[in-house]
Amino acid sequence: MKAFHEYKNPSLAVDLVVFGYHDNTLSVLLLNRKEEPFKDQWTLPGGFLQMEETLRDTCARILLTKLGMKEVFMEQLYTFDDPARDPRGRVIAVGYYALINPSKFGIVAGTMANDVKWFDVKQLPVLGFDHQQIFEAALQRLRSKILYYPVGFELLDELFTITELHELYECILQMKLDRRNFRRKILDAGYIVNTGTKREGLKNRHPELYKFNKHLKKNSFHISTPEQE
Amino acid sequence: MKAFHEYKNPSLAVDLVVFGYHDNTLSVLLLNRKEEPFKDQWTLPGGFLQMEETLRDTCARILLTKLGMKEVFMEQLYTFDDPARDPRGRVIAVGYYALINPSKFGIVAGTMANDVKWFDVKQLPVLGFDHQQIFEAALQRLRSKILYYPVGFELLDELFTITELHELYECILQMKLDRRNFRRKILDAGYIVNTGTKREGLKNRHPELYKFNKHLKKNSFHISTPEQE
DNA sequence: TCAAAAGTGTTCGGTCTACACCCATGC
DNA sequence: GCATGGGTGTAGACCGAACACTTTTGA
Repeated sequence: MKAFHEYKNPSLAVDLVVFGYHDNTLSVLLLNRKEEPFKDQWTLPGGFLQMEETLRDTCARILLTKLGMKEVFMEQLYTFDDPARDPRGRVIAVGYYALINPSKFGIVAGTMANDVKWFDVKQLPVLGFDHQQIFEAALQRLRSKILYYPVGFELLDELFTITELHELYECILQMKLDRRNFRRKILDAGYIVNTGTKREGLKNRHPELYKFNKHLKKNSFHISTPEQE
Repeated sequence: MKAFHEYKNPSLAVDLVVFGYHDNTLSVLLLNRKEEPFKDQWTLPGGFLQMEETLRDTCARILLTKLGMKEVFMEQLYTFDDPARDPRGRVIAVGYYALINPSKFGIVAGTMANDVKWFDVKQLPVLGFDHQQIFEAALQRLRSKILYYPVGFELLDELFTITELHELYECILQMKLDRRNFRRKILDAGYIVNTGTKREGLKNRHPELYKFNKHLKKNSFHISTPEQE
Protein backbone atom coordinates (compact mmCIF):
# COMPACT_ATOMS: atom_id res chain seq x y z
CA MET A 1 0.00 0.00 0.00
CA LYS A 2 1.23 3.40 -0.88
CA ALA A 3 1.95 5.96 1.81
CA PHE A 4 -0.75 8.47 2.30
CA HIS A 5 0.77 11.38 0.41
CA GLU A 6 1.94 9.39 -2.60
CA TYR A 7 -1.43 9.28 -4.27
CA LYS A 8 -2.01 11.66 -7.12
CA ASN A 9 -5.22 13.50 -6.70
CA PRO A 10 -7.64 14.85 -9.22
CA SER A 11 -8.85 18.41 -8.86
CA LEU A 12 -12.03 18.83 -6.91
CA ALA A 13 -14.60 21.38 -7.98
CA VAL A 14 -18.17 22.27 -7.24
CA ASP A 15 -20.70 23.21 -9.91
CA LEU A 16 -23.81 25.07 -8.96
CA VAL A 17 -27.27 24.93 -10.42
CA VAL A 18 -28.83 28.16 -9.18
CA PHE A 19 -32.59 28.21 -9.61
CA GLY A 20 -34.57 31.41 -9.51
CA TYR A 21 -38.28 31.99 -9.97
CA HIS A 22 -39.66 35.19 -11.45
CA ASP A 23 -42.67 36.12 -13.54
CA ASN A 24 -44.00 32.57 -13.46
CA THR A 25 -40.76 31.29 -14.97
CA LEU A 26 -38.20 28.97 -13.46
CA SER A 27 -34.73 30.05 -14.48
CA VAL A 28 -31.15 28.94 -14.07
CA LEU A 29 -28.19 31.24 -13.72
CA LEU A 30 -25.46 30.70 -16.30
CA LEU A 31 -22.06 32.26 -16.88
CA ASN A 32 -20.55 33.03 -20.23
CA ARG A 33 -16.98 31.77 -20.10
CA LYS A 34 -14.24 34.15 -21.07
CA GLU A 35 -11.52 31.50 -21.12
CA GLU A 36 -10.80 28.24 -22.81
CA PRO A 37 -12.08 25.61 -22.71
CA PHE A 38 -15.62 26.37 -23.81
CA LYS A 39 -14.76 30.04 -24.34
CA ASP A 40 -17.90 32.09 -25.14
CA GLN A 41 -20.15 29.20 -24.17
CA TRP A 42 -22.58 29.16 -21.30
CA THR A 43 -21.76 27.07 -18.24
CA LEU A 44 -22.87 26.63 -14.66
CA PRO A 45 -21.05 28.72 -12.08
CA GLY A 46 -18.42 26.66 -10.31
CA GLY A 47 -15.01 26.70 -8.75
CA PHE A 48 -12.32 24.68 -7.11
CA LEU A 49 -12.32 23.64 -3.50
CA GLN A 50 -9.73 25.30 -1.32
CA MET A 51 -7.95 23.10 1.19
CA GLU A 52 -9.53 24.63 4.26
CA GLU A 53 -13.06 24.81 2.85
CA THR A 54 -16.00 22.47 3.09
CA LEU A 55 -17.91 21.94 -0.12
CA ARG A 56 -20.66 24.20 1.20
CA ASP A 57 -18.04 26.86 1.90
CA THR A 58 -16.90 26.65 -1.68
CA CYS A 59 -20.47 27.03 -2.92
CA ALA A 60 -21.08 29.96 -0.60
CA ARG A 61 -17.88 31.65 -1.75
CA ILE A 62 -18.84 31.29 -5.41
CA LEU A 63 -22.35 32.53 -4.77
CA LEU A 64 -21.06 35.55 -2.88
CA THR A 65 -18.08 36.60 -4.98
CA LYS A 66 -19.38 35.78 -8.43
CA LEU A 67 -23.05 36.44 -7.92
CA GLY A 68 -23.41 38.55 -4.80
CA MET A 69 -25.76 36.17 -3.07
CA LYS A 70 -25.63 34.91 0.48
CA GLU A 71 -27.58 32.77 2.88
CA VAL A 72 -29.31 30.76 0.23
CA PHE A 73 -30.83 27.29 0.39
CA MET A 74 -28.39 24.75 -0.95
CA GLU A 75 -28.21 20.98 -1.23
CA GLN A 76 -25.70 18.50 -2.50
CA LEU A 77 -26.81 16.66 -5.63
CA TYR A 78 -24.35 14.13 -6.86
CA THR A 79 -20.67 13.77 -7.65
CA PHE A 80 -19.73 13.70 -11.31
CA ASP A 81 -16.59 11.81 -12.19
CA ASP A 82 -16.40 11.16 -15.92
CA PRO A 83 -12.65 11.25 -16.59
CA ALA A 84 -13.29 13.20 -19.79
CA ARG A 85 -15.66 15.75 -18.31
CA ASP A 86 -13.02 18.49 -18.29
CA PRO A 87 -10.55 18.71 -21.19
CA ARG A 88 -7.96 20.36 -18.95
CA GLY A 89 -7.43 17.25 -16.89
CA ARG A 90 -9.01 15.13 -14.24
CA VAL A 91 -11.60 17.12 -12.36
CA ILE A 92 -14.23 15.61 -10.10
CA ALA A 93 -17.19 17.90 -9.63
CA VAL A 94 -19.63 17.81 -6.76
CA GLY A 95 -22.91 19.19 -8.00
CA TYR A 96 -25.02 21.41 -5.77
CA TYR A 97 -28.24 23.17 -6.45
CA ALA A 98 -29.40 26.39 -4.84
CA LEU A 99 -32.80 28.05 -4.65
CA ILE A 100 -32.89 31.80 -4.54
CA ASN A 101 -35.39 34.57 -4.81
CA PRO A 102 -33.99 36.86 -7.53
CA SER A 103 -35.80 39.88 -6.17
CA LYS A 104 -33.83 39.60 -2.93
CA PHE A 105 -30.57 40.29 -4.72
CA GLY A 106 -31.75 42.83 -7.23
CA ILE A 107 -30.50 40.72 -10.07
CA VAL A 108 -33.11 40.32 -12.72
CA ALA A 109 -32.75 39.78 -16.41
CA GLY A 110 -31.23 42.81 -18.08
CA THR A 111 -29.63 44.42 -15.05
CA MET A 112 -26.67 42.06 -14.76
CA ALA A 113 -23.28 41.96 -16.35
CA ASN A 114 -23.65 40.45 -19.78
CA ASP A 115 -21.63 37.40 -18.84
CA VAL A 116 -24.15 36.34 -16.18
CA LYS A 117 -27.69 35.62 -17.22
CA TRP A 118 -30.90 33.92 -16.18
CA PHE A 119 -32.19 31.35 -18.64
CA ASP A 120 -35.65 29.83 -18.67
CA VAL A 121 -35.16 26.15 -17.88
CA LYS A 122 -37.28 25.37 -20.93
CA GLN A 123 -34.92 27.21 -23.25
CA LEU A 124 -31.38 26.50 -22.22
CA PRO A 125 -28.47 27.05 -24.60
CA VAL A 126 -25.89 24.34 -25.22
CA LEU A 127 -23.80 24.04 -22.07
CA GLY A 128 -20.07 23.41 -21.76
CA PHE A 129 -18.49 20.50 -19.87
CA ASP A 130 -21.05 17.98 -18.61
CA HIS A 131 -23.21 20.77 -17.26
CA GLN A 132 -26.29 19.70 -19.17
CA GLN A 133 -26.20 16.47 -17.19
CA ILE A 134 -25.73 18.28 -13.88
CA PHE A 135 -28.57 20.64 -14.69
CA GLU A 136 -30.89 17.75 -15.51
CA ALA A 137 -30.05 16.01 -12.25
CA ALA A 138 -30.83 19.22 -10.38
CA LEU A 139 -34.15 19.79 -12.10
CA GLN A 140 -35.18 16.22 -11.45
CA ARG A 141 -34.23 16.52 -7.80
CA LEU A 142 -36.16 19.76 -7.43
CA ARG A 143 -39.21 18.24 -9.06
CA SER A 144 -39.28 15.20 -6.85
CA LYS A 145 -38.33 17.07 -3.71
CA ILE A 146 -41.09 19.64 -4.03
CA LEU A 147 -43.66 16.83 -3.88
CA TYR A 148 -42.86 15.91 -0.31
CA TYR A 149 -40.77 18.69 1.16
CA PRO A 150 -41.52 22.40 1.51
CA VAL A 151 -38.84 23.68 -0.75
CA GLY A 152 -40.79 26.19 -2.76
CA PHE A 153 -40.70 28.88 -0.13
CA GLU A 154 -37.05 29.55 -0.88
CA LEU A 155 -38.10 30.83 -4.27
CA LEU A 156 -40.94 33.12 -3.16
CA ASP A 157 -41.15 36.30 -1.13
CA GLU A 158 -41.74 35.95 2.58
CA LEU A 159 -45.43 36.62 2.16
CA PHE A 160 -47.29 34.98 -0.68
CA THR A 161 -50.77 33.92 -1.69
CA ILE A 162 -51.82 30.33 -2.19
CA THR A 163 -52.37 31.09 -5.84
CA GLU A 164 -48.77 32.21 -6.16
CA LEU A 165 -47.56 29.02 -4.49
CA HIS A 166 -49.84 27.03 -6.75
CA GLU A 167 -48.44 28.70 -9.86
CA LEU A 168 -44.92 27.95 -8.66
CA TYR A 169 -45.74 24.26 -8.36
CA GLU A 170 -47.34 24.12 -11.79
CA CYS A 171 -44.35 25.91 -13.26
CA ILE A 172 -41.76 23.62 -11.70
CA LEU A 173 -43.65 20.40 -12.33
CA GLN A 174 -44.87 21.49 -15.76
CA MET A 175 -48.34 20.15 -15.16
CA LYS A 176 -51.77 21.34 -14.11
CA LEU A 177 -52.72 20.76 -10.47
CA ASP A 178 -56.28 21.17 -9.31
CA ARG A 179 -56.47 24.52 -7.57
CA ARG A 180 -58.81 23.41 -4.78
CA ASN A 181 -57.13 20.10 -4.01
CA PHE A 182 -53.76 21.84 -3.96
CA ARG A 183 -55.02 24.38 -1.45
CA ARG A 184 -56.38 21.69 0.85
CA LYS A 185 -53.20 19.58 0.65
CA ILE A 186 -50.93 22.47 1.51
CA LEU A 187 -53.13 23.73 4.32
CA ASP A 188 -53.61 20.27 5.84
CA ALA A 189 -49.86 19.71 5.82
CA GLY A 190 -49.48 22.77 8.01
CA TYR A 191 -46.69 24.17 5.91
CA ILE A 192 -48.12 27.63 5.64
CA VAL A 193 -49.67 30.03 8.11
CA ASN A 194 -52.29 32.64 7.40
CA THR A 195 -50.92 36.03 8.36
CA GLY A 196 -54.34 37.68 8.45
CA THR A 197 -53.23 40.28 5.92
CA LYS A 198 -54.30 40.46 2.32
CA ARG A 199 -52.63 41.40 -0.91
CA GLU A 200 -54.10 44.78 -1.88
CA GLY A 201 -54.39 46.57 -5.18
CA LEU A 202 -55.52 43.68 -7.32
CA LYS A 203 -58.40 43.86 -9.73
CA ASN A 204 -60.38 41.08 -8.10
CA ARG A 205 -60.94 39.68 -4.64
CA HIS A 206 -57.95 40.32 -2.39
CA PRO A 207 -56.28 37.02 -1.54
CA GLU A 208 -54.96 36.23 1.90
CA LEU A 209 -51.24 36.33 2.50
CA TYR A 210 -49.47 33.34 3.99
CA LYS A 211 -46.00 32.68 5.25
CA PHE A 212 -43.97 29.52 5.62
CA ASN A 213 -44.48 27.67 8.91
CA LYS A 214 -40.95 26.99 10.09
CA HIS A 215 -42.13 25.02 13.11
CA LEU A 216 -44.29 22.42 11.48
CA LYS A 217 -45.34 19.25 13.25
CA LYS A 218 -45.64 16.73 10.44
CA ASN A 219 -42.49 16.31 8.44
CA SER A 220 -43.91 15.18 5.15
CA PHE A 221 -46.77 15.54 2.77
CA HIS A 222 -47.36 14.29 -0.72
CA ILE A 223 -48.57 16.09 -3.79
CA SER A 224 -49.90 13.49 -6.17
CA THR A 225 -49.09 13.75 -9.81
CA PRO A 226 -50.97 11.98 -12.62
CA GLU A 227 -47.77 10.37 -13.92
CA GLN A 228 -45.73 9.17 -10.98
CA GLU A 229 -42.18 8.60 -12.07
CA MET B 1 -7.75 33.63 -11.06
CA LYS B 2 -5.21 30.95 -10.48
CA ALA B 3 -3.97 28.77 -13.30
CA PHE B 4 -5.52 25.39 -13.47
CA HIS B 5 -2.74 23.37 -11.90
CA GLU B 6 -1.97 25.74 -9.07
CA TYR B 7 -4.78 24.55 -6.87
CA LYS B 8 -3.90 22.24 -4.06
CA ASN B 9 -6.17 19.27 -4.02
CA PRO B 10 -7.46 17.16 -1.18
CA SER B 11 -7.20 13.41 -1.47
CA LEU B 12 -10.22 11.70 -2.91
CA ALA B 13 -11.39 8.39 -1.52
CA VAL B 14 -14.40 6.16 -1.71
CA ASP B 15 -15.90 4.41 1.28
CA LEU B 16 -18.17 1.44 0.81
CA VAL B 17 -21.13 0.28 2.81
CA VAL B 18 -21.48 -3.35 1.73
CA PHE B 19 -24.79 -4.83 2.77
CA GLY B 20 -25.37 -8.55 2.90
CA TYR B 21 -28.44 -10.52 3.91
CA HIS B 22 -28.20 -13.93 5.50
CA ASP B 23 -30.25 -15.89 8.04
CA ASN B 24 -32.83 -13.15 8.29
CA THR B 25 -30.15 -10.65 9.28
CA LEU B 26 -28.98 -7.57 7.45
CA SER B 27 -25.26 -7.19 7.86
CA VAL B 28 -22.50 -4.79 6.90
CA LEU B 29 -18.97 -5.76 6.03
CA LEU B 30 -16.30 -4.12 8.16
CA LEU B 31 -12.52 -4.20 8.14
CA ASN B 32 -10.32 -4.21 11.16
CA ARG B 33 -7.60 -1.65 10.51
CA LYS B 34 -4.03 -2.75 10.93
CA GLU B 35 -2.59 0.75 10.64
CA GLU B 36 -2.93 4.08 12.30
CA PRO B 37 -5.13 6.01 12.50
CA PHE B 38 -7.88 3.95 14.11
CA LYS B 39 -5.58 0.93 14.40
CA ASP B 40 -7.49 -2.14 15.61
CA GLN B 41 -10.82 -0.39 15.11
CA TRP B 42 -13.49 -1.41 12.66
CA THR B 43 -14.04 0.73 9.57
CA LEU B 44 -15.78 0.58 6.24
CA PRO B 45 -13.73 -0.72 3.33
CA GLY B 46 -12.44 2.13 1.23
CA GLY B 47 -9.58 3.36 -0.88
CA PHE B 48 -8.19 6.22 -2.85
CA LEU B 49 -9.17 7.06 -6.38
CA GLN B 50 -6.51 6.47 -9.00
CA MET B 51 -6.18 9.09 -11.67
CA GLU B 52 -7.50 7.01 -14.52
CA GLU B 53 -10.41 5.49 -12.58
CA THR B 54 -14.02 6.49 -12.27
CA LEU B 55 -15.45 6.32 -8.77
CA ARG B 56 -17.25 3.13 -9.70
CA ASP B 57 -13.97 1.67 -10.90
CA THR B 58 -12.45 2.43 -7.53
CA CYS B 59 -15.33 0.74 -5.75
CA ALA B 60 -15.11 -2.27 -8.03
CA ARG B 61 -11.37 -2.53 -7.46
CA ILE B 62 -11.80 -2.47 -3.70
CA LEU B 63 -14.59 -5.00 -3.80
CA LEU B 64 -12.56 -7.34 -5.97
CA THR B 65 -9.12 -7.07 -4.40
CA LYS B 66 -10.06 -6.71 -0.77
CA LEU B 67 -13.22 -8.76 -0.70
CA GLY B 68 -13.21 -10.96 -3.78
CA MET B 69 -16.56 -9.72 -5.05
CA LYS B 70 -17.50 -8.64 -8.53
CA GLU B 71 -20.49 -7.50 -10.51
CA VAL B 72 -22.40 -6.24 -7.55
CA PHE B 73 -25.15 -3.67 -7.34
CA MET B 74 -23.72 -0.32 -6.33
CA GLU B 75 -24.99 3.22 -5.99
CA GLN B 76 -23.47 6.54 -5.07
CA LEU B 77 -24.69 7.90 -1.76
CA TYR B 78 -23.26 11.23 -0.85
CA THR B 79 -19.93 13.02 -0.63
CA PHE B 80 -18.52 13.58 2.83
CA ASP B 81 -16.27 16.57 3.24
CA ASP B 82 -15.75 17.36 6.91
CA PRO B 83 -12.21 18.79 6.98
CA ALA B 84 -11.53 16.83 10.18
CA ARG B 85 -12.91 13.51 9.02
CA ASP B 86 -9.46 12.02 8.48
CA PRO B 87 -6.67 12.88 10.94
CA ARG B 88 -4.02 12.28 8.27
CA GLY B 89 -5.10 15.29 6.27
CA ARG B 90 -7.77 16.53 3.98
CA VAL B 91 -9.65 13.63 2.46
CA ILE B 92 -12.96 13.91 0.70
CA ALA B 93 -14.84 10.64 0.63
CA VAL B 94 -17.54 9.69 -1.81
CA GLY B 95 -19.80 7.18 -0.12
CA TYR B 96 -21.19 4.24 -2.05
CA TYR B 97 -23.32 1.37 -0.91
CA ALA B 98 -23.37 -2.09 -2.39
CA LEU B 99 -25.84 -4.94 -2.09
CA ILE B 100 -24.47 -8.44 -2.29
CA ASN B 101 -25.60 -11.96 -1.71
CA PRO B 102 -23.02 -13.43 0.68
CA SER B 103 -23.71 -16.98 -0.47
CA LYS B 104 -22.53 -16.05 -3.97
CA PHE B 105 -19.05 -15.35 -2.76
CA GLY B 106 -18.73 -18.03 -0.17
CA ILE B 107 -17.95 -15.52 2.51
CA VAL B 108 -20.05 -16.08 5.55
CA ALA B 109 -19.34 -15.31 9.15
CA GLY B 110 -16.49 -17.44 10.44
CA THR B 111 -14.89 -18.40 7.15
CA MET B 112 -13.22 -15.11 6.45
CA ALA B 113 -9.94 -13.61 7.48
CA ASN B 114 -10.32 -12.28 10.98
CA ASP B 115 -9.81 -8.71 9.81
CA VAL B 116 -12.93 -8.82 7.63
CA LYS B 117 -16.26 -9.49 9.26
CA TRP B 118 -19.99 -9.20 8.81
CA PHE B 119 -21.79 -7.25 11.52
CA ASP B 120 -25.50 -7.19 12.14
CA VAL B 121 -26.62 -3.65 11.39
CA LYS B 122 -28.37 -3.63 14.76
CA GLN B 123 -25.13 -4.33 16.64
CA LEU B 124 -22.35 -2.35 15.08
CA PRO B 125 -19.12 -1.64 16.92
CA VAL B 126 -17.75 1.89 17.19
CA LEU B 127 -16.47 2.85 13.77
CA GLY B 128 -13.40 4.86 12.87
CA PHE B 129 -13.37 8.09 10.86
CA ASP B 130 -16.89 9.37 10.09
CA HIS B 131 -17.97 5.91 9.03
CA GLN B 132 -20.90 5.76 11.42
CA GLN B 133 -22.37 8.70 9.57
CA ILE B 134 -21.77 7.11 6.18
CA PHE B 135 -23.30 3.86 7.36
CA GLU B 136 -26.40 5.64 8.61
CA ALA B 137 -26.83 7.46 5.32
CA ALA B 138 -26.58 4.13 3.51
CA LEU B 139 -29.10 2.38 5.71
CA GLN B 140 -31.53 5.25 5.36
CA ARG B 141 -31.13 5.20 1.59
CA LEU B 142 -31.67 1.47 1.44
CA ARG B 143 -34.78 1.74 3.57
CA SER B 144 -36.38 4.43 1.50
CA LYS B 145 -35.30 2.96 -1.82
CA ILE B 146 -36.74 -0.47 -1.12
CA LEU B 147 -40.18 1.12 -0.77
CA TYR B 148 -40.39 2.15 -4.40
CA TYR B 149 -37.65 0.35 -6.27
CA PRO B 150 -36.93 -3.37 -6.59
CA VAL B 151 -33.63 -3.42 -4.83
CA GLY B 152 -34.11 -6.42 -2.59
CA PHE B 153 -33.42 -8.95 -5.30
CA GLU B 154 -29.72 -8.13 -5.18
CA LEU B 155 -29.63 -9.59 -1.69
CA LEU B 156 -31.49 -12.83 -2.40
CA ASP B 157 -30.77 -15.92 -4.45
CA GLU B 158 -32.02 -15.96 -8.02
CA LEU B 159 -35.04 -17.99 -7.00
CA PHE B 160 -36.92 -17.11 -3.85
CA THR B 161 -40.31 -17.46 -2.25
CA ILE B 162 -42.59 -14.55 -1.50
CA THR B 163 -42.22 -15.31 2.18
CA GLU B 164 -38.44 -14.92 1.87
CA LEU B 165 -38.88 -11.59 0.12
CA HIS B 166 -41.37 -10.56 2.78
CA GLU B 167 -38.94 -11.43 5.57
CA LEU B 168 -36.24 -9.43 3.84
CA TYR B 169 -38.48 -6.36 3.76
CA GLU B 170 -39.42 -6.73 7.40
CA CYS B 171 -35.78 -7.16 8.33
CA ILE B 172 -34.59 -4.10 6.43
CA LEU B 173 -37.46 -1.85 7.44
CA GLN B 174 -37.59 -3.20 10.99
CA MET B 175 -41.36 -3.33 11.02
CA LYS B 176 -44.16 -5.81 10.50
CA LEU B 177 -45.82 -5.78 7.10
CA ASP B 178 -49.08 -7.62 6.52
CA ARG B 179 -48.20 -10.85 4.75
CA ARG B 180 -51.19 -10.85 2.39
CA ASN B 181 -51.11 -7.19 1.47
CA PHE B 182 -47.40 -7.43 0.81
CA ARG B 183 -47.95 -10.35 -1.54
CA ARG B 184 -50.60 -8.49 -3.52
CA LYS B 185 -48.54 -5.31 -3.76
CA ILE B 186 -45.47 -7.09 -5.04
CA LEU B 187 -47.41 -9.22 -7.51
CA ASP B 188 -49.45 -6.29 -8.84
CA ALA B 189 -46.29 -4.31 -9.41
CA GLY B 190 -45.09 -7.05 -11.71
CA TYR B 191 -41.68 -7.16 -10.14
CA ILE B 192 -41.56 -10.90 -9.74
CA VAL B 193 -42.42 -13.81 -12.01
CA ASN B 194 -43.66 -17.20 -10.94
CA THR B 195 -41.25 -19.84 -12.20
CA GLY B 196 -43.72 -22.68 -11.77
CA THR B 197 -41.30 -24.56 -9.54
CA LYS B 198 -41.62 -25.01 -5.80
CA ARG B 199 -39.20 -25.10 -2.94
CA GLU B 200 -39.05 -28.72 -1.82
CA GLY B 201 -38.04 -30.34 1.43
CA LEU B 202 -39.87 -28.07 3.82
CA LYS B 203 -42.00 -29.28 6.65
CA ASN B 204 -45.16 -27.58 5.44
CA ARG B 205 -46.75 -26.67 2.14
CA HIS B 206 -44.16 -26.15 -0.58
CA PRO B 207 -44.11 -22.49 -1.57
CA GLU B 208 -43.79 -21.36 -5.16
CA LEU B 209 -40.46 -20.00 -6.37
CA TYR B 210 -40.29 -16.63 -8.06
CA LYS B 211 -37.59 -14.71 -9.84
CA PHE B 212 -37.07 -11.03 -10.45
CA ASN B 213 -38.76 -9.66 -13.56
CA LYS B 214 -36.03 -7.67 -15.27
CA HIS B 215 -38.34 -6.43 -18.00
CA LEU B 216 -41.04 -4.82 -15.96
CA LYS B 217 -43.57 -2.43 -17.45
CA LYS B 218 -44.34 -0.13 -14.55
CA ASN B 219 -41.33 1.56 -13.11
CA SER B 220 -42.50 2.20 -9.60
CA PHE B 221 -44.58 0.84 -6.78
CA HIS B 222 -45.07 1.89 -3.23
CA ILE B 223 -44.95 -0.12 -0.06
CA SER B 224 -46.85 1.80 2.59
CA THR B 225 -45.42 1.98 6.05
CA PRO B 226 -47.36 2.90 9.18
CA GLU B 227 -44.96 5.72 10.00
CA GLN B 228 -44.03 7.49 6.81
CA GLU B 229 -40.88 9.48 7.34
C1' DT C 1 -73.94 44.51 -12.59
C1' DC C 2 -70.45 42.01 -14.58
C1' DA C 3 -66.04 39.68 -15.10
C1' DA C 4 -62.45 37.43 -12.81
C1' DA C 5 -60.13 35.47 -9.28
C1' DA C 6 -60.47 33.69 -4.33
C1' DG C 7 -62.55 30.79 -0.94
C1' DT C 8 -65.38 26.52 0.54
C1' DG C 9 -67.67 21.83 0.29
C1' DT C 10 -69.24 17.45 -1.62
C1' DT C 11 -69.45 13.29 -4.27
C1' DC C 12 -67.37 9.38 -6.33
C1' DG C 13 -64.14 5.82 -6.95
C1' DG C 14 -60.05 3.63 -6.17
C1' DT C 15 -56.61 1.97 -2.90
C1' DC C 16 -54.88 0.46 1.43
C1' DT C 17 -55.90 -2.04 5.78
C1' DA C 18 -57.30 -5.36 8.59
C1' DC C 19 -59.11 -9.21 8.67
C1' DA C 20 -60.80 -14.97 8.00
C1' DC C 21 -60.71 -18.90 5.56
C1' DC C 22 -58.97 -22.82 2.84
C1' DC C 23 -54.89 -25.66 1.04
C1' DA C 24 -50.75 -28.49 1.10
C1' DT C 25 -47.31 -30.90 3.54
C1' DG C 26 -44.60 -33.71 7.17
C1' DC C 27 -45.02 -35.93 11.21
C1' DG D 1 -55.53 -35.74 11.74
C1' DC D 2 -53.09 -32.02 13.27
C1' DA D 3 -49.82 -28.39 13.48
C1' DT D 4 -47.63 -25.16 10.49
C1' DG D 5 -46.91 -22.21 7.12
C1' DG D 6 -48.64 -20.95 2.09
C1' DG D 7 -52.27 -19.16 -0.97
C1' DT D 8 -56.72 -16.40 -1.78
C1' DG D 9 -60.69 -13.31 -0.89
C1' DT D 10 -63.38 -9.46 1.13
C1' DA D 11 -65.72 -5.56 3.86
C1' DG D 12 -64.81 -1.03 5.58
C1' DA D 13 -61.94 2.99 6.20
C1' DC D 14 -59.47 6.31 4.07
C1' DC D 15 -57.71 9.37 0.64
C1' DG D 16 -57.34 11.61 -3.66
C1' DA D 17 -59.62 13.42 -8.01
C1' DA D 18 -63.11 15.75 -10.09
C1' DC D 19 -66.20 19.11 -9.83
C1' DA D 20 -70.02 23.43 -8.48
C1' DC D 21 -71.19 27.06 -5.98
C1' DT D 22 -70.60 31.39 -3.34
C1' DT D 23 -67.82 35.61 -2.16
C1' DT D 24 -65.13 39.64 -2.98
C1' DT D 25 -63.23 43.11 -5.61
C1' DG D 26 -62.47 46.84 -9.57
C1' DA D 27 -64.29 48.69 -13.36
